[in-house]
Amino acid sequence: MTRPLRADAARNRRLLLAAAADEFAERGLDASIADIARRAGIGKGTVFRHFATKEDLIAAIVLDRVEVLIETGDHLLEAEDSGEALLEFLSVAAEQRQQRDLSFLQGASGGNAEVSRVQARLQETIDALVGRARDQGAVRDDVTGTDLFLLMCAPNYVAGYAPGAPPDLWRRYLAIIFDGLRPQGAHPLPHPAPRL
Amino acid sequence: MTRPLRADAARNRRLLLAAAADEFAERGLDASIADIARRAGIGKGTVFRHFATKEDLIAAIVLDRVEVLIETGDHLLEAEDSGEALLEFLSVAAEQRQQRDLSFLQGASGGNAEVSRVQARLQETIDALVGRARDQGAVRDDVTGTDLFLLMCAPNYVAGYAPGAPPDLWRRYLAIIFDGLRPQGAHPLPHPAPRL
Amino acid sequence: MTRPLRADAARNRRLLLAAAADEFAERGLDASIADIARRAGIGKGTVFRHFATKEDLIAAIVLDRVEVLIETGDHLLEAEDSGEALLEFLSVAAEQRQQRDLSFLQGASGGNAEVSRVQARLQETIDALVGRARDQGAVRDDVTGTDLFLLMCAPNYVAGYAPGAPPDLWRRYLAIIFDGLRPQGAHPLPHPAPRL
Amino acid sequence: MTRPLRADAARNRRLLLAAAADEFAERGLDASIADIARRAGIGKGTVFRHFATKEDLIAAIVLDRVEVLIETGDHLLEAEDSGEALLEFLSVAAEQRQQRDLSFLQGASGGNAEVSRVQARLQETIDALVGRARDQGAVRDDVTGTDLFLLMCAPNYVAGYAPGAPPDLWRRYLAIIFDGLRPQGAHPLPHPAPRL
DNA sequence: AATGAATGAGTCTTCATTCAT
DNA sequence: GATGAATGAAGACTCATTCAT
Repeated sequence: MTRPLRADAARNRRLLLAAAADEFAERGLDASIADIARRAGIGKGTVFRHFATKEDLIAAIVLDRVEVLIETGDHLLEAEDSGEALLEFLSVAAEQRQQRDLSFLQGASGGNAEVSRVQARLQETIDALVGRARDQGAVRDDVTGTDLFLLMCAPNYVAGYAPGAPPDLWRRYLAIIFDGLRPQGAHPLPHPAPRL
Repeated sequence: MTRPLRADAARNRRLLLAAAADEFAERGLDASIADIARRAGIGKGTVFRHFATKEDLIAAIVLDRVEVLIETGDHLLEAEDSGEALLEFLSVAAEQRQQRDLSFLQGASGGNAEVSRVQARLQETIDALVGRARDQGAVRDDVTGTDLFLLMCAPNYVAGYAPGAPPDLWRRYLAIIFDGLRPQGAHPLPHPAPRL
Repeated sequence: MTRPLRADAARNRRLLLAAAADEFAERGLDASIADIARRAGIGKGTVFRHFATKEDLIAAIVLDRVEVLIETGDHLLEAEDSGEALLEFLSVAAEQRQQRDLSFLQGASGGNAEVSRVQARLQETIDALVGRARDQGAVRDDVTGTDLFLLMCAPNYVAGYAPGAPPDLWRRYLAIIFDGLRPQGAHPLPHPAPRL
Repeated sequence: MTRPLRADAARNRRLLLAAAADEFAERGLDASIADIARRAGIGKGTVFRHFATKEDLIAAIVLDRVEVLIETGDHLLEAEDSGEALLEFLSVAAEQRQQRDLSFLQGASGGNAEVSRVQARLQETIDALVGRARDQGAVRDDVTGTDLFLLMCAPNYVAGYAPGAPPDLWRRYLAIIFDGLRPQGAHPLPHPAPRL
């Protein structure tokens, strides 16, 4: 169904996705296709040749990112220290969004079937990571994979409100949140974990 | 500078702000002025009589909210248990945004001088709250008022990604984050706290 | 539901409909809203304030025309000579389209419920006109209202292909077609009349 | 001027013209080159190798059709019954357009010199057919070849407005119009016949 | 010679903002 | 003071046409 792209088309596709990610990061979802095209150094029409719709473009970005995370997570399932593994996973997730928070894109591609499927797949991976960590006592008992799925983007979000801050300020907030996930000194949680 | 409004104008202003908050909560920043006006039951032109600009309207909402928070925080400075006080403050902040995350509005009114001034004032209040809690050993040593300013919106943000969840799911994530702020089992933080 | 328009808005609406009719007549359905607006001397946005959609604009034009025809037809039902009445009706119909054929608009607004309703109403009027004429022997036996509904636009269509011709050249072709509708020298028709 | 095409090129040209005719018939003049190419099973670029311009493609289709008509007409000049011959000619013309009205294409290729030339040639043929029929008293005195040139497409046009109708409904309207062309019961015509 | 990727002008439509009533 | 009509800039998207492969 998806035949290999011509060399130049593949290059354009890459340029386009990169430019779009940058532009969305800087301007949010309202970034215009025209600006993205200009940034990628290609024509407006070319954007639509690659992605029939702005939503499709967004979905493609999200897909890219989610797939990388799945792979990362699956690798980390084999690490010795399950607590470290989970922390590492969250770090990779945050690093991905380092430029600026792109998590809102996730919401934007809600309708997209493929995105939903891959997100479910990511959820499974996270469930496994959290399960192991919980079993080994690396994270508190009452925390679930869904919780982590939701918390995943928080460090970038928090750091994003500090304008001139170093780009990896998120590490500070990931550390705080992760301390909140440890069993030591955990207070009971209101509300059960949600289901998605 | 601000002369008293005529009674009906004051009423309209209140209706307008409420409608705008609702509409922004439901639709995000792209909520249209026309829809807000309709929701408030007033004419589009009247919106602009009250706020010269969409940005000004947003700023007014933010201002309202920030002012409430300042007042809340100032009150809580006199509470006995400084840890409880800080937690309560964060709860009030989250409750305010309960309907849906409105924190993005904060970003949108970045340029507004008045907002900046009031935010600085809020920062001071939070600094004081955190200072007391730190002094009493209720929160870890290495956490600052700025950190809390930034973390303040995280619980809503996190909960916001769970679609059908109960409206106060944020409580769960506030509890986790707050546990991460406690001295027990705290691991040292990378990066110093940022300055705004 | 439809409250009276403000004086200037009503004027603009009239200008707009006239300009749109002209522009569609000259350029066909592809006439651009921008050109129509320019021709009407109003802003592009104003077009959309009056008609939410290009299709709605087209429907409004068709509606206008069809309603006039219904009224004309209903009047003519009371004329003495039913043959003359039918001919007169067709003349008015053609005159309406004199500038250039606008009948294609009819097709374009197919989906519009109101247009459909009014067209059905027009059909009834034509049925009545034809029925009387047939009863009085002014038109041949085997011709129906539906036939006339369909034939109605033909004179303009035919004349439209003669570039520099006088604007009411349609009269010539209406005369020919009308002679074909008379009982004298009528040959039997293949195919029964269609139903719409 | 027109050198012989390579075998495959000739085949492509034929496929292309057929696909274009179908597509125009179904979608009207706005049929896109991309769709036509897809339908023909060839690349978009190939369309432009054959016809430099969309207009040229349209002109080619019109040319094809007009040439067939000329040939048909010339044959029919030798038929015994000149009235039957004329009716037959009109029937062939209508049959050609049976799928859906393609007469609009005629208008679209107005500027094309070759089309104009061939249309003039067709006009002559029709003049001759009508001349004979008039001389033999098969059609009324006051009708000219130009009239018939113009009336030629009317039957399809009329039938085209009846959605679910049988494809050769045009026969009914051709019969009516042709009855209008007969000498019996003819009323004098307003306007002289136009000249093209 | 064929292909389909790239292009940008042009289309409809939305919306903050201004202004006449 | 309130209203909503008017405006035009800006956005997503389409498509004939050009050009590298």
